[in-house]
Amino acid sequence: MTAQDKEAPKTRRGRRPGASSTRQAVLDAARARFASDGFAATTIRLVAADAAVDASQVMQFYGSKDELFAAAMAIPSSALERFSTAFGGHDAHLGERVVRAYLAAWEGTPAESEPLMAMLRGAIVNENAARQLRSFIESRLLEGTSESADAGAALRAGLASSMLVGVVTSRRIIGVPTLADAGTEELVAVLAPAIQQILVPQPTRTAPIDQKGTP
Amino acid sequence: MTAQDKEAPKTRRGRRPGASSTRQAVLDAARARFASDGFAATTIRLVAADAAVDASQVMQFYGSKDELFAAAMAIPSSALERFSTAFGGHDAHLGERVVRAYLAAWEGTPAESEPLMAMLRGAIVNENAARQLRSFIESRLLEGTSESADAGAALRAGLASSMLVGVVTSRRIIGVPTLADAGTEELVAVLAPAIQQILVPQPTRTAPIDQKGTP
DNA sequence: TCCAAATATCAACAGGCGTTGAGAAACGAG
DNA sequence: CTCGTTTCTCAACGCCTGTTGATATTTGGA
Repeated sequence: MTAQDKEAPKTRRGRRPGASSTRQAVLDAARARFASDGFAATTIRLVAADAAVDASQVMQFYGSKDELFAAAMAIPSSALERFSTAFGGHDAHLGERVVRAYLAAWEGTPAESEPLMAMLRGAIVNENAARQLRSFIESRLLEGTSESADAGAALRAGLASSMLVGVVTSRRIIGVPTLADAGTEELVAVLAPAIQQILVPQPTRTAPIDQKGTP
Repeated sequence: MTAQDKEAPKTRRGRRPGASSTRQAVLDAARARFASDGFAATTIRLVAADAAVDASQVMQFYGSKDELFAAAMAIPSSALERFSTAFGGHDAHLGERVVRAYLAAWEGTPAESEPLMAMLRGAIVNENAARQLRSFIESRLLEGTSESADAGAALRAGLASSMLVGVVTSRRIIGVPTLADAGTEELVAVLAPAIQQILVPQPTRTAPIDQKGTP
């Protein structure tokens, strides 16, 4: 054992040899942490450790914690297409399609669900996330109500979105057992008719609601 | 000007003269902060400043930040009664009563809405708040489904609760303009039929849902 | 080949946090 | 009056945070 092959040089000081995939590794680690721990509990140092990188490297790449978060919760285009398709057309299966779109987006692959989860968890403490979630909930009412452009339709679309976000939140973030244990089909069976009724008000035999309050 | 009447003694060192209402002032300040800023962003020092008290006094009264939070988000009995009444009886107005109960609880007096708001905001970052919100969402399925005690009823009650929590969250926490600007009666008109349908599945002319998935 | 740019680590900073312990002043029961 | 209890302020602790500046190493184009 000569001195020239000293054991465990640990981490060398400069740039690593070979192609660099660190930037992506940091972003992946950040997405996972933001999605599972929320914005406040996720620290730059923790993300850096997950990506096997120094904390200051994260800063050099993304500038600040807020910018890293913004990059991590960028809504994947697959999710946007999913909702675009689901809300198109006002047929009898609109409710079911919309419900399935929400459940699939939040419970599909991590690549799609993690940014949404990060957005949802961050929306309470981070203004940027709140803004994004706001526009996410409101965005449907633009394309979903293209033909019947009355104000009521916008309200109904927003309500349907927020209700389904509520269901997903209870299932995946709050972890309400009754909802978390239910299967997708069970949920669709119960939710689809209700969402359908909200989005496309039924020409039911009774008037929409008794406006008199509690008699 | 003798030395004995020195100006601006500022804050004296010991107990203040007169009856002490500080304990309640601290709790009120904490409730307001937790409700509007959330658990993480609310600091002991800030609450203490709001109550015009030293931070260590808050600790002496409530032990820790977690215990202070637990005291602040105690669900007021008025809210519990409200929900108990609303969920009783499976008549044709169940949906409307339940919707009104949620809106009233979250948008009534601060004394009633602030603890609920604190619970909602804290549920993402504080395990204690999450536990309370979980049981809050699930509690209805016990009294609301006393007669028809099948598993489906429990699921439907949980879904209705989480949907309405989602609506309130979008309105009051995320601040979605379309929902925040809507009046109570507008919301009731749209939501009541849908919630009614979830809680008391309609004997509609069509089967509940096409179980085949996407054909 | 040479040199700017990109990638990496390390050490340290200022600041805020929850929490603690010591001590001062008023209260209330004896 | 006396004295333990309660209320209150002050000063400080250790810890963790986001962020910065200095420095080392590799890469890639001129």
